[in-house]
Amino acid sequence: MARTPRNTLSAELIVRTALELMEAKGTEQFSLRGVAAELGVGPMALYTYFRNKDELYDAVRDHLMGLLPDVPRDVPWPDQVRAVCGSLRVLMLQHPCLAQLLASRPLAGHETARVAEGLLGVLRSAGFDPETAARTHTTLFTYVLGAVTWEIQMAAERRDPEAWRRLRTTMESLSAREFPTVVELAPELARTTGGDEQFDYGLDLLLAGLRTPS
Amino acid sequence: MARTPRNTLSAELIVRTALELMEAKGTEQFSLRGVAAELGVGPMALYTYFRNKDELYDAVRDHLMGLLPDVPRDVPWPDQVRAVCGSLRVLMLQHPCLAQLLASRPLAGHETARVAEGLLGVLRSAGFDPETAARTHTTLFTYVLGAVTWEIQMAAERRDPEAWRRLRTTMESLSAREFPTVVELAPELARTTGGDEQFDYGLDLLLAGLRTPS
DNA sequence: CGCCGTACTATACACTGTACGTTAGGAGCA
DNA sequence: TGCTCCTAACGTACAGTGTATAGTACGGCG
Repeated sequence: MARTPRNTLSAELIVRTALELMEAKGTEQFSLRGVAAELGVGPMALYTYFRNKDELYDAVRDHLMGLLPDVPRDVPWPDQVRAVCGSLRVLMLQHPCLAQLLASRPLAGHETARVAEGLLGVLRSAGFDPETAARTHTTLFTYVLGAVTWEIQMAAERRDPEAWRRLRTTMESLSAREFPTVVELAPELARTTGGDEQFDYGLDLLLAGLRTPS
Repeated sequence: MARTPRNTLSAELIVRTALELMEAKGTEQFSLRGVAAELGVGPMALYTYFRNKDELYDAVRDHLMGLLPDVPRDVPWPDQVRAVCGSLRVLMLQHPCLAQLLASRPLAGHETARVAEGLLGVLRSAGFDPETAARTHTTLFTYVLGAVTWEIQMAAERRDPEAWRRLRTTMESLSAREFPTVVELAPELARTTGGDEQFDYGLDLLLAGLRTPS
């Protein structure tokens, strides 16, 4: 009979389903039981492929990192850096769960190493010494992580009418005497939060600080 | 009798207890029921002061932001920026839960506004126009958020022997043919992850990109 | 005194991750 | 063909979560 058919599951299928659910219902609402139900399977079936929830998270993160394109060749190295950081940002915006996965688990896995290899290769080829290349790699990565995390956060806030209204009213309740600059710059702060321009502004600051060695 | 004494609770007491538990047992293990138990009170008692868990998170975040010192005066503005970012970093390292609180909830609240006022004031006084000041503020904030989030993450990884061993072995299992640069720079990557130097390196890159207007 | 609002309790529900023990399908071999 | 073993998936169970709902007792007010 068709009950308990073997080999209907696989690590890849579980990862894809998990990713779907994370994007559909948000990382907070995501649960192993939800994945199992979606697959028409008992909750414990997943433990054949992953030792626990964190291991599934790792697999999802690495799967997402695998979607990043390779570094473009035949353009100046600053544009290569911009391409790497930009495509990571786009991927994080398309899959908001990636931001949380990157922030709460170490960088490990094959695809993650591939991405690091790309950026580190660019920096080494540009002439940076090993230590500077490593430092710059970490700086760029953490900048993207923070900037896009914040961007996602603010976008979510804007989407939720309740939260957005609350944010506006608390903003407006701030005393102009106590916080003159915040009140004065409120429009700019609201306008410049998120978006390509804000991201590029910070990235260009970093690149402007970098000088090609000798 | 002493049962059900009134007014033993207060929002402030709950926030302080919540903060203690978050630091003692980690943000993941933190629970409302744990706070209630610590206070010797039923779980629902907290709902008199906070509508839900997220509101308590907000209160804890604002409480922590209140610990930040004011911006030092009578030093050049780049040093003022360094001071603001540096003390935010120190606070996040002392209270790791702050990183997660900042990453997952909007900036709202009195103390949070105070901090924003400080940094924005520095930038405006330095002569930046409103839009540039706002963009720079966001850039600096998100850099600190990403950099310290990553620093905390890696420090936690190092502390957990199991995770650290796993990270090292997966690192070593990477093919030197497929990922030559990662393998070559592994020592530098391990050494430059976290620490004052790494943080200052990125912050100085940003400051170097900033030019005092006119 | 009597009343009421407020601070707290008790109970309950739906849900989580996962430890443990069981069962059944297919592969390999006699 | 029949037997055995391995393992994928199952079912049950447990300790824990946030919070909705309803109830209770205290303190201050008329």
